[in-house]
Formats: sequence, structure tokens, C-alpha cells
Amino acid sequence: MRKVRITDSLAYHVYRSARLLRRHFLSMATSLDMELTQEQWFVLNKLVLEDGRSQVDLGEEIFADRPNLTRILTTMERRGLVRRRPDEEDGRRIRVFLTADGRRHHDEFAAIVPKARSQLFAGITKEDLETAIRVLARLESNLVKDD
Amino acid sequence: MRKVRITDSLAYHVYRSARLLRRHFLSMATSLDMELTQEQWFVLNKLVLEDGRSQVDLGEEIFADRPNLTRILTTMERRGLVRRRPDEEDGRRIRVFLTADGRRHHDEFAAIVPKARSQLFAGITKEDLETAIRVLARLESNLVKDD
DNA sequence: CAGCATTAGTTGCTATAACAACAAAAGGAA
DNA sequence: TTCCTTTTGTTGTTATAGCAACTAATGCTG
Repeated sequence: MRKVRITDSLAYHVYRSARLLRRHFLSMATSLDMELTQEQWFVLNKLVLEDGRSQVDLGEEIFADRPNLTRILTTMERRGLVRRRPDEEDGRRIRVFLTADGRRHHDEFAAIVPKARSQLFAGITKEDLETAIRVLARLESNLVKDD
Repeated sequence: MRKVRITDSLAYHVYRSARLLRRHFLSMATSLDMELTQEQWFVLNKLVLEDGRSQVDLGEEIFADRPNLTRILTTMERRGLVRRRPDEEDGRRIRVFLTADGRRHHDEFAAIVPKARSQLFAGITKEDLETAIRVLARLESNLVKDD
């Protein structure tokens, strides 16, 4: 049998990049004296673009499943970044809103993103970066399809 | 301020791909009646290439930090996939060995990897795939450098 | 060789991830 | 309207992720 060497695989690099990015993200937040995880940042970002979304809506975009999102939001609510309010028309839904502090966290973090990106992507051409994004997007759609 | 839209970023796609790959991996293992996580597979793969490595050695390659690896190995040992034995020369080190069952799990899973890959990478050219791997590898080295 | 720094591994704490099971509300069909 | 299905969110269990702190063994230095 031909040996499978995981370190040659895209899957391995996706896994490794994801871990390193996660760690990098945490240290960026810490450098701003914030306690903010990558997933919490995704949520803040989504809420800035469209406040008051239901949890299901948020989950579809950041791709957290419902239980995860419940817990992420519980943590964020405890930290005062978001507020949850029942939907007045649909008793099952809960709408999620940014607090002033949540918005402040978002803006502060967003301000350093461009500089962070330029460091992360040093030595990578624009074309290659776009190719990588396109490859991952296709990989994602291949993976979603076979659900 | 220009809006940062995370879904346009490579970081977002790395995060999303990693989640989808993780999930896909689990369902592949389940389809073989195995209870095997992605990280456990990485460990098996490394041990097949070189058995009896220390935990630090394993950690460097699969990039789990020491506490994580301790717990992953504890789980794997409980499931009978690996065996830990103290290094006879260095009392601090613990060497990790594949069990027969661990090797069986590895071989069974390795056998379906090529087919899985062809599904995952459908519609992606060899060149683009290689570009994506190269981009991620560079991203990783950029991230490791600034530690 | 005595004292201290380093290395390897573990434990504790908190957060995310995947899955199953559950409860409550809404919606649809007989 | 009653019953059943679907949708939304929560809770429970197990596993990984990141960090700090700890122990034990080793190695270095005076």
C-alpha cells in the first residue's frame, strides 16, 4: 500500500493553519486588552452588518451548529457584548443584538485587521491568495453537498 | 471606516474548511464503524511512519500543544490504539507505540483516503490545489515566525 | 557536588466542536 | 380544532484548543 503522508495533504494544512490562525487571533485580542475569541469576532462582525438576527441566521453564516452558538452567545452575553431578546412575532426565535460595548470591541478589533492581514500574507501574491480562497470555497461546497 | 467582511477573508475560509473537514472526517470514520477523530488519525499516521516517538516529537508535527496531546493520547490509550512506555534513557520522556489495533485502524482508514480526496477535490485543478497548499504553508510559516 | 534553569509531561480552567436528546412554539392537514 | 411535523433553542456528554501552573527528571554552572 502506498503510504499516505498527511503532511502533504491540503486537509493537514487547513487544520494546521486553522490552529495557528486561532492562536494568532487570541494573541491579537490580548494585545488590545480584549478577551475575544475568533468565533466571537465572527459573531460581532455579522451583527455589525445586520443587527438583531436570530441564532439560526447567525449560525448559518459562521457555520457554528446550534448548540455551539447557544454557548458562544451565552458567554458573549455574560461578557456584555450582546443582548438576547425574544422575537415578538415568533415565540421560538431569539434575536441577538450588539451592545455598545460589543460595538466598541468590534471597532477596536476591526481597526487592526488590515495590518494583521498584511503580516499574515507577506510573500503571497494577490493571485495566489485568490486562488487559495477559491480552492477552499470549492472544497467547502463539495463538503456541504455530500451532507 | 471601511467595513471588514470576514467572509471575504482567507482566515474565514480556513476556519470554515477546517470545520467541514473535521465533520467530514468523523462521518468517514463512522462509516467504517470506527470512533476516530482527525487528530487521532494524525497521530496514527505519524506513528506508522516512525513508531516510538516521544510526545514532544509527535506534538511538533501534528502541532497540538503538550496538554492537548497528553489528553489525545490518554483517550487513544484508553481505546487501545496506542501504548505509552517510559523512555529508558531519559526519565522525563514517554515513548508512544502503536498497538496492533491501532495499526489496523490506521490501515483501514488509509485505504479510503484516496477515494475521499478525489471527492473533496472535485472541480479543483492540480495546479490550483498545489497553489493552495503553498499559500497555506507560507501562511503557517508567517504565523510561526512571529511567536 | 550544590543550586538553578530547562525540558517533558500532567492537571486545572475555560471555550469551541460534534452529536443526541429534549422542550416549546409554530404550522399544516384531516 | 386536534394531531403531527417542523423549527428554534437548550442541555448533556465527550473531545479538542489555549493558557497557566505544577511536578519530576535532566543538565549546566560555579
